[in-house]
Amino acid sequence: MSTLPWLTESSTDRITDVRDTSLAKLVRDDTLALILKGVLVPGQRINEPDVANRLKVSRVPVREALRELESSGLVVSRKHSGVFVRQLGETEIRDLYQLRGLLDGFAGRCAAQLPLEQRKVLSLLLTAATSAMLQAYSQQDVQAYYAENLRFHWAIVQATGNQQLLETYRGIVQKLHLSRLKNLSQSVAMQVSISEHVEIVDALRNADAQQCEALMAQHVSDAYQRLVGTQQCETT
Amino acid sequence: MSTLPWLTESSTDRITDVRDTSLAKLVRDDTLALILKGVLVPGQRINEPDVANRLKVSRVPVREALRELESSGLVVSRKHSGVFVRQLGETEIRDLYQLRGLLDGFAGRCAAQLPLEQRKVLSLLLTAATSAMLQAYSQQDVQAYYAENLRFHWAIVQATGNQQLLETYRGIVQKLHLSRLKNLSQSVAMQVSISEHVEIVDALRNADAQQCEALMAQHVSDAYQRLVGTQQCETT
DNA sequence: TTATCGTACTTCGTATACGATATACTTTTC
DNA sequence: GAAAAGTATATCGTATACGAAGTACGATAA
Repeated sequence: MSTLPWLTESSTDRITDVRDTSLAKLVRDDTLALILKGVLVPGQRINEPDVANRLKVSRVPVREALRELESSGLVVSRKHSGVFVRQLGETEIRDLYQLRGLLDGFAGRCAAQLPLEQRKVLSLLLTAATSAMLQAYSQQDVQAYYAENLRFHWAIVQATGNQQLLETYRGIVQKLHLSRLKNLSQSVAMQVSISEHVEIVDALRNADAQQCEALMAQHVSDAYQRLVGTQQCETT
Repeated sequence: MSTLPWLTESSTDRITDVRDTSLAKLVRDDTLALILKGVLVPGQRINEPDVANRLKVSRVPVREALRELESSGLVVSRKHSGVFVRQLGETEIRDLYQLRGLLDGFAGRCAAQLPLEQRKVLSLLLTAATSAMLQAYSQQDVQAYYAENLRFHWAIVQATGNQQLLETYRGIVQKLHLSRLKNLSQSVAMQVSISEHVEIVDALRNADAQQCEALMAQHVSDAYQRLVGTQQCETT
């Protein structure tokens, strides 16, 4: 049940290099998956020899993998103390949401400016994701809801064709994911979010770039407002 | 003469941890500096034992450093072949410029919305940078020109107070720097760029957020247009 | 000239060892 | 009994050595 395949960079790794990929990258992907799945929670220590033993590799690839994750901002490492899954402060979350809103808005604008054919394909994808969200909502399946929501946004960003944007977006969503595991579901908010999605798809269909950008940005901003509204005192 | 101190993450490293920093980070910063200074040119192979010998460290920290740089997108590593300084394709450059324009625009908007006091301080910084650019232009000092130009943009992004934005911006500028070393100076363009800077500062002084955002975005877009205009056939 | 082969070099991964340091635990002292 | 000091252990950081695997390049043969 590996949900959220978009977040793991290995989705780009084709079937090509199975034996061509380094152990460090395998360790990185494995650990990344553990973090994103919530097996390793923020603040938790990741100990080097454990990972090495579990994956039957030596310490060197593990260290390389952890350095890479550190560079991605998903773990922090204190010297002689170990690496820990990063826990975001409230200002970091605010900054990340702000950035995400900017990128989502930009992606929405670009998507709305695409030729009709691509917009059609995209809107099909988006409506599918939206209805899947609705279904997940009715079943109170938060995991599925979140996954489909991510698919929605991911599809839009991907549609821009800007690979650098996609990479940046991935990094941001990954980091935000760290804090999302704690504050689960606000079922009330789901309906709002879904209706906003519908509006976005409408703007996309109408090729209204300005509107689409504004809606996307507002959508993310709303999500952030809901987030900070529900958990005023979470500063551990 | 370590120009461009903003690009090296160690600028944030205070005097705090002098002995607390790992060798891997030292190697990373050193290699990063070599790349940014152009000592290591795109496409060039980085020899692992060479670096280790030069810095008098073992291979392990070197490998960790290189993996980190790879994660940052500044080098690529082919298994059993080595790591190479990344060379950007034209689409990557286009994408990066597009992203940079977005971020610069956003930063401009945010900066224009700052309280008067901060805007005053910022505009002082910016005018100083601009006049330094003008001086560098008159002396045909491309290095200084570029450094001051970077300082200009960096100051605006920094003024937003969004650390995540700053990190993202750094990554983009670092990558763009890879391609900038080749296509040096178009002295004609400098004047245009400087006058655009003046306009931006004006908009900032007037707290015209919309205008400031538009000017910043256009400024970056112009720079890209100038870039692709001068080197139509650069696909090696 | 072209294709194939073989050698040398480099990287990758592993194993091992040792010093440094932070954390935890124990002991001492007030 | 509580706080401070000292010790112990675990883990990290680094160095070194060795074998495996792959690449690059030149030599050889057709």
